[in-house]
Amino acid sequence: MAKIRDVAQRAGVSAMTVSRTLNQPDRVSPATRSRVLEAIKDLGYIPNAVARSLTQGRTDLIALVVSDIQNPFFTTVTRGVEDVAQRHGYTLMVGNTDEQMEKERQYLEVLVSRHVDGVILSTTGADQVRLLQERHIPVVLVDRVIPGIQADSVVIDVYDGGRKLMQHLYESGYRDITFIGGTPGNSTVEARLAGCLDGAHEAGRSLSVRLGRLDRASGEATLASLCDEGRVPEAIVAANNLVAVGAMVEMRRRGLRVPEDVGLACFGEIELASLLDPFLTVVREPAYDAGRAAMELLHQRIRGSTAPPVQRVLPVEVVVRRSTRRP
Amino acid sequence: MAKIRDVAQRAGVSAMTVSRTLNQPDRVSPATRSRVLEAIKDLGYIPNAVARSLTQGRTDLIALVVSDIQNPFFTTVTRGVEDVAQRHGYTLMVGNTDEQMEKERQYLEVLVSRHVDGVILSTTGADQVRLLQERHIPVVLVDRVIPGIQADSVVIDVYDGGRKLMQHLYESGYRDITFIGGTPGNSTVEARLAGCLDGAHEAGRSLSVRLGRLDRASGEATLASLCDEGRVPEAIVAANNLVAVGAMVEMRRRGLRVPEDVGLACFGEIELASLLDPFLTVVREPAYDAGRAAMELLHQRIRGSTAPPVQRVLPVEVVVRRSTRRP
DNA sequence: GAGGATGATGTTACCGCTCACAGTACACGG
DNA sequence: CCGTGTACTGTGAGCGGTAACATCATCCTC
Repeated sequence: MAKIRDVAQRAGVSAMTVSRTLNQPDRVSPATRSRVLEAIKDLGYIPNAVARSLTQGRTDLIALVVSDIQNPFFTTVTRGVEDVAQRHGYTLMVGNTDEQMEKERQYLEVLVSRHVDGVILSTTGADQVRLLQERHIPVVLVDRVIPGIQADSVVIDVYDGGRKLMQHLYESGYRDITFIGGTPGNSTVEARLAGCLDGAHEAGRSLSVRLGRLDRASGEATLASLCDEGRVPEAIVAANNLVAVGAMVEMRRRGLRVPEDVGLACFGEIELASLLDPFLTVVREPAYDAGRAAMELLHQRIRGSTAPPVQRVLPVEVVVRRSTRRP
Repeated sequence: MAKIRDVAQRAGVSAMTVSRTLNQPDRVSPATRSRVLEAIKDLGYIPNAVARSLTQGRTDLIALVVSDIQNPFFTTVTRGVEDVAQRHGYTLMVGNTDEQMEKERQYLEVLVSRHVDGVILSTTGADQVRLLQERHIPVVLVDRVIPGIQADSVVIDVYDGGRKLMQHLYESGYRDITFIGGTPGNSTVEARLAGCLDGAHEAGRSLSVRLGRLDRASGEATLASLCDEGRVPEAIVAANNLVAVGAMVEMRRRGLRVPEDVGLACFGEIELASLLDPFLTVVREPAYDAGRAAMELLHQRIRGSTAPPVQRVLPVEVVVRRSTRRP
């Protein structure tokens, strides 16, 4: 493995000149430069980024921390982040926390020790984020914000989405509606719910709410209990796509049809499913753009921006499909 | 940012003793050890992994390189890889290549310079892989293999899947079948096709083939041309899920119904879609297990295994659903 | 009680690169 | 001809750890 001194020796210069050739080419005479470049090529020299990081104090590494990259929303966010990261010369690391504080804490500690240049987070743990901020590691929050934490963030206007979705449901003739799933204390869940509640309020109606978690199992469980209690509503709004899928699975299991027996809508698109069969009415969230925006904000910070924290709010769109077509 | 010498000073010992306390605790007397640990806690010291990497020659960093992490197959692979990576103390980096050789080459060069401990690849470029191997960076191939490259690999028995899928189609009464999409030269595409061709052969039938790429657009385009030429078959086998989705989109656009007018099946599950509505017949590939297995193999290599390259073959399952229910 | 093993800790150098500073050579103005 | 730029290149130190070796009590053993 050729190192910089090998190149230097072969080119008959000092290591510093090789370094300059790579990092500040115009501070090296053309003749020397080409000699050095040739030596680099001959030896197949690739600079050691680890060593460079040690002196420069930066790693060009950024991390994305989400609950579960398999959640299509985060998959798409990831793609947005990676595209922009790559363009700016960063390498992206990813970690799943599965909503477990401890996993999150550990992971963030690893990121500190690795001296990542910045972190994009979608989590709930305020303490963990402080760990990063105390170490002056730029942080951008995406999708969720954390009370008491000052940081750039990219959120999605799910409140608006909730209102509009409710409007749509009322216009379609649904009256008895239940909101299911979602963790209390999660900012985006709260905004979704608030939007729905306000939508109901504006229509002079009440909304039934049954929180849970944000995974498929929660959707199944909630629907099972609704059925068991004989409280199946006319329409269901699921806190996210996984919950909706869970609800759907349980309904199918019990012979309930959508939309014939129950209307169903949720927050978050399910990309391929919606293409395969545009069935489910959703509040479409611009996940890719959120990822891009988050990475751009992070880049600004890493470059040293000291502007006050920015909150970027991305608009949503209610996509009406068959699942809320009242029979 | 506290460094090891700060801790040492505070604990009244040398830096080396602090290092030992962390890495080989039993070589330090209990009294000193607890003094050091306290100093660490007081200062909130977190070791600098960059510096450690420089001396130890390892980074505990591994990378996953795929064409597109948004492809549900790779998303799931990623999750499998990350779970195992985290368990073994590695941090995972991900990169998308979009099937572009140049992007792939660049990314792998970055990985070399970052001195990652290992790489899991699903790509086609032999030269790029050699770059890694020359540098003695362990490589595991997943899903695709590359002719002429000796490396551990995890593949999926899509040949078998192809045969079984064809059997199912024939049993269902389909006769005129077209295989669409997929890049020539891609090992897994070739195996899929080979399986289908052999399945056709065994049934004494012919299979029409129209290759393309592995993305949605390719599915749309291929279907469009089939329609325009008036060669819409009785059933379509798509090389992967994206192609199938593209085909579906185009068929819907043209008023063709599945399965009433055309049967449709593909390789690769579309997780949430299949739960939302179990519609599409697929050859289910164990993506999560593939990711796990790949990471385990990589871990072995990183630990120094010099066993000959292993090829792990994972079985598939044909999941029959409505899209191939002949009217 | 001398010689040697053992355990705890310290010293030094180095991983590969770059920063700050230090030459060196040549050009130009007065 | 000297002083002062300007352009290029080199030297030495250090980033924050750790390997290898050195040191120094302490404790046996005979």
